[in-house]
Amino acid sequence: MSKKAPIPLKDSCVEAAREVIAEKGLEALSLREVARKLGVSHQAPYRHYPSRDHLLAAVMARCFEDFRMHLESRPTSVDAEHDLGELGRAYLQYANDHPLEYRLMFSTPWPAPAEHPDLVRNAVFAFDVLRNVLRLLAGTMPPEEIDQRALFIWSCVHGLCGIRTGDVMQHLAIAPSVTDLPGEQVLAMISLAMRPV
Amino acid sequence: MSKKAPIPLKDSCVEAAREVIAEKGLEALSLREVARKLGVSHQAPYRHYPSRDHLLAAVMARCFEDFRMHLESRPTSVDAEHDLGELGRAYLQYANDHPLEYRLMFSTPWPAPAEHPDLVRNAVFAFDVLRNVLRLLAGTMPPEEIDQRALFIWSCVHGLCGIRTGDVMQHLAIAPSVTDLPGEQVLAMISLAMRPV
DNA sequence: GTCTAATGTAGACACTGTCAACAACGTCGA
DNA sequence: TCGACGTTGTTGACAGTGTCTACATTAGAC
Repeated sequence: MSKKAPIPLKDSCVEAAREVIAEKGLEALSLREVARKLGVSHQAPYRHYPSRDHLLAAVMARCFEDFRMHLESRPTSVDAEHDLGELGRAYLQYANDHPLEYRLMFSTPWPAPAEHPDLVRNAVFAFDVLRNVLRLLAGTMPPEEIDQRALFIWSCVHGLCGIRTGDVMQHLAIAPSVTDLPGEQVLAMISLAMRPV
Repeated sequence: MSKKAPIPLKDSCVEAAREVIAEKGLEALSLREVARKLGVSHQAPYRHYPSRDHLLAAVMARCFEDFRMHLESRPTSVDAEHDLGELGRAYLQYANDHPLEYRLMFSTPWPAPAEHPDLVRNAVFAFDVLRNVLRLLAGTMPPEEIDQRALFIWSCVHGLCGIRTGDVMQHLAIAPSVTDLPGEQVLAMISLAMRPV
């Protein structure tokens, strides 16, 4: 028990904020609610985060970190093409298991990002996971073309996740069997599109 | 000049709300701001919309209506496959020209949708545009399979739009030439995937 | 010990959504 | 004509929020 670490308030705030978002939605996130949850005065969090947006940025940065770690912990494979498929599956699974976090990262207006380098950095790190796989898969390919393929693949997978985690989907009267299906279909099509190098 | 229509406040509110969102973002949308913009008391909008969420739902419903009209005004084509391509182009163009509206429709938490049938109805109408094209393209195909294909196509196109209109994109240090490219690529791949009926 | 910086507290302000009471207004039946 | 009535808009109030300022506490360095 290191005496020096009673979980600093700065970290507790991020955790509490995630709970508030999970329980009552992003709209209901307020510094005062976080303070109440932690049993401190309404100004205590303000000492560590200059504004609500800074706390939100910290939460989002944490999400990107978790997301990257989840992607990197996918089943390993030496075959680059197969590895790309595993990456896609890991991506789909994360969005399915953590819809709130997914929405936060990709469907929420970023809070004045120039002031939050951590957020930007962690987001780039997550995207780099895909870049690295493609670099192995494509061998000697100009970086620009790698990014182009990455963007294409990301688009296809993100589209499905964005629709699934969004609100529109719930009200289109589409059968659940239909909803669940296209995951593997999208992945198969991506690997098809990557073939003719 | 019909004496009876000095633009009812109810409609003006939606228009003013769209302006506020365009100028200051969704977060800054408030009934009071709308009232100020229209030069009425802070409670006047409240007479027409029981809550801020109801006004927001009206704005979103209007967006879906505009979106559907834009899709339906695409260049006509008798060839169903070519028509699907035109639909995709129209979709991409709308998201490109109206990123705020696109975000509002597909990346914003819906305000208690059960209470806003207009919103749901207009969203379904927009999705029906795609359904109808596929119905023509696919001939006699069970509705479930049509929805499955619609979801697949929508995923691919929406993914690109969602990424383009999102905030993540702006900070990944990707060359603009790369960003602009995959539009036609995605469409080509969709038509490829639709081929082997 | 004392000085200092970090950390947390208390109070105030403007802003917001929302509720309740009230005023202006046209409409319609007597 | 007139008065009851529903519609629309106004005014005032309340709690909740972000944020500013001033103050208290506390731990560590000298």
